Amino acid sequence: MPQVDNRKIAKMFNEIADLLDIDGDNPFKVRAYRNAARTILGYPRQMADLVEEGFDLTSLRGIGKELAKKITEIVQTGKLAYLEKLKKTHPSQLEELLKIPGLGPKRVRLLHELLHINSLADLEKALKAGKLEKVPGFGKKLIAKIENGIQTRRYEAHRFKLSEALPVAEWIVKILKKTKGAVHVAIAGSLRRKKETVHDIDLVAACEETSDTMVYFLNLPKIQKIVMKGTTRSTILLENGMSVDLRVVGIENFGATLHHFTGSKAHNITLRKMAVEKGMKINEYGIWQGNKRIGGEREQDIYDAFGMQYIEPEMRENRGEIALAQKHSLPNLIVQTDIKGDLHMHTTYSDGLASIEEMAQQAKRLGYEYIAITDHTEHLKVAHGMDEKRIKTQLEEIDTLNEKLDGITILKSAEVDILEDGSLDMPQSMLKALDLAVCSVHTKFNLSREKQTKRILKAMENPHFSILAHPTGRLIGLREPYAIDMEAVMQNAKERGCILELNAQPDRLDLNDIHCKMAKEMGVRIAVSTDAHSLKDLELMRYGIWQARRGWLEKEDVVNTLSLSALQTLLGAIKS
DNA sequence: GCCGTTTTCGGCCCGACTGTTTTCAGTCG
Repeated sequence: MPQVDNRKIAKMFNEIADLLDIDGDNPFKVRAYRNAARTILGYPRQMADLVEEGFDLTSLRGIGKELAKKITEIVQTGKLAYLEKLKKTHPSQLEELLKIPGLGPKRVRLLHELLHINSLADLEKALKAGKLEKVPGFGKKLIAKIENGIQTRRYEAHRFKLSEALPVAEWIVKILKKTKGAVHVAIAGSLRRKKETVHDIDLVAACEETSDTMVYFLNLPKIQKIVMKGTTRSTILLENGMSVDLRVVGIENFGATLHHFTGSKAHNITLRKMAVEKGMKINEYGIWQGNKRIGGEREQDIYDAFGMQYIEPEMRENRGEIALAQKHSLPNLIVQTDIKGDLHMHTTYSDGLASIEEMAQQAKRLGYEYIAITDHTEHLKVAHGMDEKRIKTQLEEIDTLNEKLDGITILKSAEVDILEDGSLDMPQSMLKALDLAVCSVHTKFNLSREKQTKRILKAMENPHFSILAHPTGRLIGLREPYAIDMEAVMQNAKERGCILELNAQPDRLDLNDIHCKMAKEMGVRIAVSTDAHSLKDLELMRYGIWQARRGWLEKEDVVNTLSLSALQTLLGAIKS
């Protein structure tokens, strides 16, 4: 039986929340479903496995007796009677309307009751017929907003990759920093938390009263349209489709505002609840004890008020970081300068753009001690995979370069294809000549979960297997991860001593944050690698580091923070 | 529907902006 994955359960809960919301049901009940969906999405293990083990689901945050029962039902039957019932009494596409800007549950319900609008198509018809004008509360501007939202397909929630949004945000920050009266300008939101994709750009500026920061913001080049305009808060839509929010506050409020708009929402809500329990209040302007303001100029003030450690933005996802901060036992997150080498890169021997020597020189400039050259093996024809003869030539070239170059060591490796039957695309004799083998799946993504898992476990049996590269094969926004039992893979990796890769390519970031955290908890080591195909690509390491931090990884969890000799000892131990 | 070191009942984060209104509900983040 195909396993129900966490995303499906979360989706069903969100669907229930939408329908109850439109019904005007208890808003806190609605929230309970949404909270549970978030908890499930952020949980490292599969609900299906937990149910099978008889794990007590009510121990999870936001999951009580009722929702535990529903999760169990979904896992065991693939369906949920309660949702089926809701769907029967509600038109199927009603919740789609919630995505249109300007339409929330109340207005969708009104449209449904008064005009019998049940779908996007119905709504468009009613718009054309001029029926919306008769609905109370629907004025000219609101109708225009809805029309525009439909036309520009704003209801399709587009997300941008971190690597797309960050340069744009940095460009705007640079401009706004030069405006009169701007003291601080900072990136906030999910972009500051370095989420792999973001849906908009959030900026916070601390300004003197006479500043013209907001004016400059509203007159930036490449604006498609001003969505919202206020003295403290405005939203613009750029020509490239990115939505940018700016909040302007006084200097004394900067920390509180930055914290508020950095989120995550779940993290903030938890802190605010704690505040209420202590007779305090947190909002975007500061932190209060009764009526007395006790801080807010610095972000740290908020954590200080609870006697907590400062929590890095990447960790603010309400995944247990608050409890750790209270106990002063947060992980000491990895930083980029901890990295001593890069263990996955390509050269002109396969599909890379630079020579081995050029890559080595560039790595040296980046301050690395070592790199591993990992060109593709023969089976991957599209990437000019190397045959045995060319591998031998490459190994000789590496020997020569290692004699010639100072300050950087080149490790012999390859990105070895894991074939469908779990064998490695390289003879044992050749594998033996390598310092490490970076192994990965490039074909047959559609195998069943059982077969795909078995394939990888089989590959790991090979004593020369060192690192599993891009372990789920996903391409963000383009290709779903292949089906795999990650727990089984990690358990096996731990027993064998194998390493899992966190591929730093911004469209891969594979492992994801949740899997990184899971690896850490299971005691599996990670290699953060760029998979560089050019000199420039070697600088992608920062994306990998951010993702690692989102997965709570410390220096000790990541193998390419080791010195060359320590790494070599470790690699040797994997083989034996 | 969840949650509890005052509570198993009665709470549940907080504020800005918009549009359509004569003081506020709805949406949004």
